[in-house]
Amino acid sequence: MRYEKGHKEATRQRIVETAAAEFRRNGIEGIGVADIMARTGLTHGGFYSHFKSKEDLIQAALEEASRKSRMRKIADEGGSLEDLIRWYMRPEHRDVPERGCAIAALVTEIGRHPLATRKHFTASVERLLTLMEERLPAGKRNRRKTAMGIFATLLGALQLARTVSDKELSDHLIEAGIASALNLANL
Amino acid sequence: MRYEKGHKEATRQRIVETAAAEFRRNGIEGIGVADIMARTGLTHGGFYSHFKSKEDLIQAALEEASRKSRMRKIADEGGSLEDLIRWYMRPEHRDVPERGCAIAALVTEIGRHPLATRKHFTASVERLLTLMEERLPAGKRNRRKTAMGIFATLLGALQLARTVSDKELSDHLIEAGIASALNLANL
DNA sequence: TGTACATCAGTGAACGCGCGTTCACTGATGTAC
DNA sequence: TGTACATCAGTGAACGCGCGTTCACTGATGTAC
Repeated sequence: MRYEKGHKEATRQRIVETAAAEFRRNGIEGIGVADIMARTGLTHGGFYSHFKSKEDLIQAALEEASRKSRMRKIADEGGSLEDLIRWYMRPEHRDVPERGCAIAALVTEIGRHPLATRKHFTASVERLLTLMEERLPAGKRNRRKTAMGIFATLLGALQLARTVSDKELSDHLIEAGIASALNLANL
Repeated sequence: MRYEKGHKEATRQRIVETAAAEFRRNGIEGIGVADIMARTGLTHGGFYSHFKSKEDLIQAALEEASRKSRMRKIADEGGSLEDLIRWYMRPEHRDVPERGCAIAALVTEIGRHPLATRKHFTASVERLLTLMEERLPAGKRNRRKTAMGIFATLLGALQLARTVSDKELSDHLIEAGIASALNLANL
């Protein structure tokens, strides 16, 4: 064969990585299959030998983003809940969505996608909630619901901070997100 | 003239109302100008005698949704902060976005729109924050930031509850949203 | 009072464009003999 | 060793479709005389 073994798998992986970034930056409707292929250094015709449809790619990109998520990495390296909160609420996370939380970038849009896609999304929400729940202070009760409240706060604050046109308000939303999340966690 | 005075203004208003509902239900990209006109009982050709562009309609719809917002109505009728929180976190609000909070339905999408549109959005965020801030318990400090934290929590919880594929998780997110928001407000 | 014309909200065909998807093809390399 | 053929990742033209926008037109009514 003219390509070394595993070549196709590697190409597929590169497409998924491009897609995971572009979807977060532009929204799913905001970036086309042909553009994703071009940014991967390919032409669009080959797309369908890797994926059944754009929807199929969305699901793969959702898993990719969850698997490579910065939150998971911080947690794996022994980070505390406060580390997770502070990473989530960094101005850089607001300003560079393409490497950030896919849940925040895509919630609304995924809500209008087929059940299969929403299931992938849900799995990644559950994993993130578990990460936070495990890092709650020892005495805390209602642990899962507390984790939900904290994550909702982070997500809402990040989204508002991203969209608001006033820089000062945006910074205040980030500060408010940190303070509220820490407050809910009793930190 | 063949139409009574104010007829055109009334038609424009009907288009804006249709748009405000359809944008919240389907997303801005999810509904076209022709569809909005059809649902208003008109044909698409007349659209541009009412609006400069779809973007122009988006801005009008954003103002319409803010002006007629249920939150504002509850507040005007003497509702407490807890009333606002409990209305926002009702399962009906999760299930019927077209009459609900436009901020929650459109944050992400508006983030990719022109500055002028983001300014309309921001104004409506500020108005809502003021509503909540004014209703915080008397002794509360950092009132604006507390309002931001509460609203972020409500918004994040609503969005997650809408998108998640698991009914039970969705209900728990709503409960967590209420508990966390009340907690942040010291209620 | 009756006729000709002006007005203008709304109509519907047409435009250029970008999208997701399909498909016949290419061309570098491996395999068979 | 050399030639003919098979493989298959990637190419690029083409498809049908829906979108935002434009524009010449319609037709009911008001106004001028």
